[in-house]
Amino acid sequence: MERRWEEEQNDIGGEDPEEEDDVDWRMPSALGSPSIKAPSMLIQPSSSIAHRSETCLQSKLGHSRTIVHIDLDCFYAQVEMLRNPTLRDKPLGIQQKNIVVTTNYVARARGVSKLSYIKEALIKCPDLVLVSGEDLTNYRETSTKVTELLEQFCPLVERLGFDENFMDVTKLVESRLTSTDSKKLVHIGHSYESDAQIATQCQCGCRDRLTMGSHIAKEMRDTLKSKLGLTSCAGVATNKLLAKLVGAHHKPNDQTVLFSEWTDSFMQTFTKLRQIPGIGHSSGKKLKGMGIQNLEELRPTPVSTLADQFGKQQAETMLRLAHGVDDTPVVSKGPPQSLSDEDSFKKVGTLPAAKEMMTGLIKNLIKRLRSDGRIPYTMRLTVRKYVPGSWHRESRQTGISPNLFQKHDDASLLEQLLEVAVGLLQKLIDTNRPFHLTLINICFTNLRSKVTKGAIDSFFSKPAVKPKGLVTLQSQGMCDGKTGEMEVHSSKDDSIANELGDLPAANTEVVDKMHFGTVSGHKPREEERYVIKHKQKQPSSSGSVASFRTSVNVTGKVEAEGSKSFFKKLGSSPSNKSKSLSCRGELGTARKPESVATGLREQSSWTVDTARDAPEGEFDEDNSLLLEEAIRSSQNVALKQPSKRTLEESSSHDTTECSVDDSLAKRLKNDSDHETKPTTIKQNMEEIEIPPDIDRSVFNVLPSNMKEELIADWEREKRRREDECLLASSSQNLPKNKKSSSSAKKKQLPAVRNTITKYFKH
DNA sequence: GTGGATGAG
DNA sequence: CATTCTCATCCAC
Repeated sequence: MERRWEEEQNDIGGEDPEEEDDVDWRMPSALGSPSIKAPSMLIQPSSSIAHRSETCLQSKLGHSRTIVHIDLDCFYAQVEMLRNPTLRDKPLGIQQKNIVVTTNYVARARGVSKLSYIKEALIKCPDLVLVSGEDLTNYRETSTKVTELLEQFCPLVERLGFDENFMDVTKLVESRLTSTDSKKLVHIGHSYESDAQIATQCQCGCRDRLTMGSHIAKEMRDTLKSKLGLTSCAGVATNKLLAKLVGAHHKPNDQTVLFSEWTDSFMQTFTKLRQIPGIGHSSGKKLKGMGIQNLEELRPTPVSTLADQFGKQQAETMLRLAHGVDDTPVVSKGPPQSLSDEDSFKKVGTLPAAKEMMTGLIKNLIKRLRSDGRIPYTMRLTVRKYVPGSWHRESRQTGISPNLFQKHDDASLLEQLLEVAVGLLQKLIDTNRPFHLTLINICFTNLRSKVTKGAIDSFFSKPAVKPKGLVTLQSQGMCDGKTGEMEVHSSKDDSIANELGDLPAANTEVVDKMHFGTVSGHKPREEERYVIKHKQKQPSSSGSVASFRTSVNVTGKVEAEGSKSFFKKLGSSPSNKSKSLSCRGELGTARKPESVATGLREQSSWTVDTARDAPEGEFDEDNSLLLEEAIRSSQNVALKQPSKRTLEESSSHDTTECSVDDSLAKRLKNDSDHETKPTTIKQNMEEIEIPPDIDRSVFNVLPSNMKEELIADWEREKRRREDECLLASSSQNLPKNKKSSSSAKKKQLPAVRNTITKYFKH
């Protein structure tokens, strides 16, 4: 199955006699506005195109949403021009190996196209300036800042790659329209129009919403420019597909809105299969194999014809997209689910060479993991074997013990991870015989926070089970239909422990049994408890207790600065904005910028990072104190200035004369100077809706930022459930067949990945 | 959970 | 066509 732009979730739910009602009463809340009419009213009695008559090709949301898509202009090139402004008026290419992956607009004017070979690029433009872009650190960090900035406008931000973001600004638009005379409102930027069609304006109200959306998009772009120095393009439309497509109409540094009456003529301007996001190489080939050469031929194709080759869901998705119909929601994806690093090369043919490569990759990944704050539970090694004409990749993965990250310093961590990597390599190739690799990728996945959600939950849910010397953890009971029991004796049973053979004794041990159970989607989630006992081992420096304490501290810190802030759902209060913004910006400078301009991977000696260790001191055995500390620190650290040490470190390592981070830090610092109000929180706690299993009295005494986070979490979960219901009910409208009931059973919506579960899930 | 296929920028 | 260096989702196993 291919990746689809539009996720099919219509098969959720099955027969339900009340579904007709559901549509009516659920819609307003799902749309976030009681004032917006039900979608059936919003669907235009549009120019009836015969082949659109299939009901599955019609939008259920009509024009109710307002979506903004923002695309950074030639992103890598922009980042490099910020680092080195003298590049601005020169033709610039960003190089990865022997390829120019992107170019600035000066180079484009000279005919250098994206993804061209260096050789060809230099023939077209001999004075092309090439900057290595193999190290993505700067791009990744700048990309994160962009998403964070946009999250301050609206909570629903979805990343697509490093340089694109979708925003659902429906609510923002609505609140602004209530306090604006929309008659005088004129859109900002371009609007798509066609001479080929005379369209009568849609009367559902979308025109005002989209117009307001264009103003919001302009503010967003202006903010990206003033705070980060980045120019961008925006598209404004009623769905993600249209917003993305229309935004490309005026490049660079401009924006376009698509008013709904132009949708059909706009879509007809796209003729090539690959112009539709979601139809990739493979689907394109498959379609052509069926005799469907272009979109004009695809659009009138019956679903049933495509379903034979692609399956019903994908067939419907493809057709809908081809018609400009896309009801998929904007979904905040949170922190990345995997961190990977890779390098390609002419040849690696010996074990020592492979080890050296992998060492470099792992070093970088350890740094990224440390700054992320989460720890990975699995590691994957991917290689590309040299086969002329083939770029096939193969991978092997294995679980790794989280203890590695908690107990060991980075030097021994590297050592052990390398051993694991070598083990995986030997599963892929016989390292005793000659081999020829052209690429190695190492990927850490299954990233989990050091402090579990369960630990936090148990802190304030009733009954609070906190036996002395024990930490209570909970597992969320969302399982895949299997029922079983698993007894875990100690982390020695982890697969990594077996790989390594000689792990030191585990410092944790699961006393109770974990058991998995089936949980119906509609019933309250069951929570199974198990208990982990922390053994007291070494009384001195590197004991398990000390390392546990360290992990708590690190987690608290990361909550304030790292990936966590990135994904944190921010309220719209200005004080909240400035707090997180300034904090992140400043702390962001604490990380050493990689030397991208030189094109060298970091070669400087690698130091063991022990500075994060907790201060020495006496330690109370009662781990509940640690939890309290963790919660407190998440508040205190949030307001903390970056330490002198980290700032000095960053400036002394910074070799470029104009680093992005520095200029960003200054801009962001200004912002914080203006606004230093504390985080606001709803005064009347009684009004806040909290889940039934939460003890309000315990909730009330939590630090305000923790409360906020939990509230955001619950709201998000609620929204998610509403989406589920919506999708479930909307599937009612689809033609029924045997598939819909069977896939309703097997297809679960992805578990809610909201702030808290991301932060604390174990 | 694992590993490949596919697709996004 | 992929080429680079990521990241994500889906699915058979």
